[in-house]
Amino acid sequence: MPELPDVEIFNRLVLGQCCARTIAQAVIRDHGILQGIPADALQARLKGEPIRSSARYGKHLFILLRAGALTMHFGTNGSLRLVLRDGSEPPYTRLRLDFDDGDRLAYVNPRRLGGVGICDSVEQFVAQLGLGPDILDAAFDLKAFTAVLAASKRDIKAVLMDQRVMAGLGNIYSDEVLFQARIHPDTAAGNIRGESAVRLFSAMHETLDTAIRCGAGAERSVERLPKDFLLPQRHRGGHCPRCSTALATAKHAGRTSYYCPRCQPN
DNA sequence: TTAAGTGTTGCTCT
DNA sequence: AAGAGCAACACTTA
Repeated sequence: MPELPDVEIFNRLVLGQCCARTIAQAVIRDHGILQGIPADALQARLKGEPIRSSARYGKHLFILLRAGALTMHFGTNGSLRLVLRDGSEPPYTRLRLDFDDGDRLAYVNPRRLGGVGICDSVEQFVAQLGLGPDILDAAFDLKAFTAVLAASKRDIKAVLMDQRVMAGLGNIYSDEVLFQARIHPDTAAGNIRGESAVRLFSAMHETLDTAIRCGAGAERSVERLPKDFLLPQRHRGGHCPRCSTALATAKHAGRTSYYCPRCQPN
């Protein structure tokens, strides 16, 4: 679930609630989520460290420290929760940052896909993983987008989800974007040109902006989404929010795609 | 009851 | 050498 909009909400939580707070101690509840750093080293690295800022790149979150950053990836159903002094720790908390004022930041990850680590800088981390441009980065403009499409013969669904091509979309939001742009997931990326490329580019931005504005990933955020969003109907037996046609499913890059066979003609 | 499905990434294999 | 396939995980549904 945590794709670009969800991670952006976590980013804003840290920016708004955690900046300038100091980590009294880091409690590692599950060593299995540590990526490339031993538990004692991470604890030592975070102890007494003030949180300077926060940043997001694609689906990755960076909690910026005095030097370097704590990196977080949320896998399929991870989240970030601020727990007040007297609050109780959420289930499946894998890492907890205890601030010196008693509040705590909980990295929750039931399925334990994804994890946390330390990096020197966002740029270094992005280069190391070979991530493509963040989709909301202004530098990734229509021209860059159409160039990427033209260079690929794969189906558009696989291209939108490929983090090395562009970073931020997963299975759910790539379905949403294609639905909004009325493009069939099977369409060869290289065949999307001109007006339909513009439509796809716009849908990508509008869908992500709208999801962020509705508080993606947060409690009951689905209820706040516009009526024409596919997401709430994106399940077996779901219907198109526009024309009520039964949604179709197919496999792309090994993942299940949901689409409207009527609104998204092949 | 067992088996498949879900979601993302990284590895292996072709 | 791009891209398919699977393993990793925990939990739910058929």
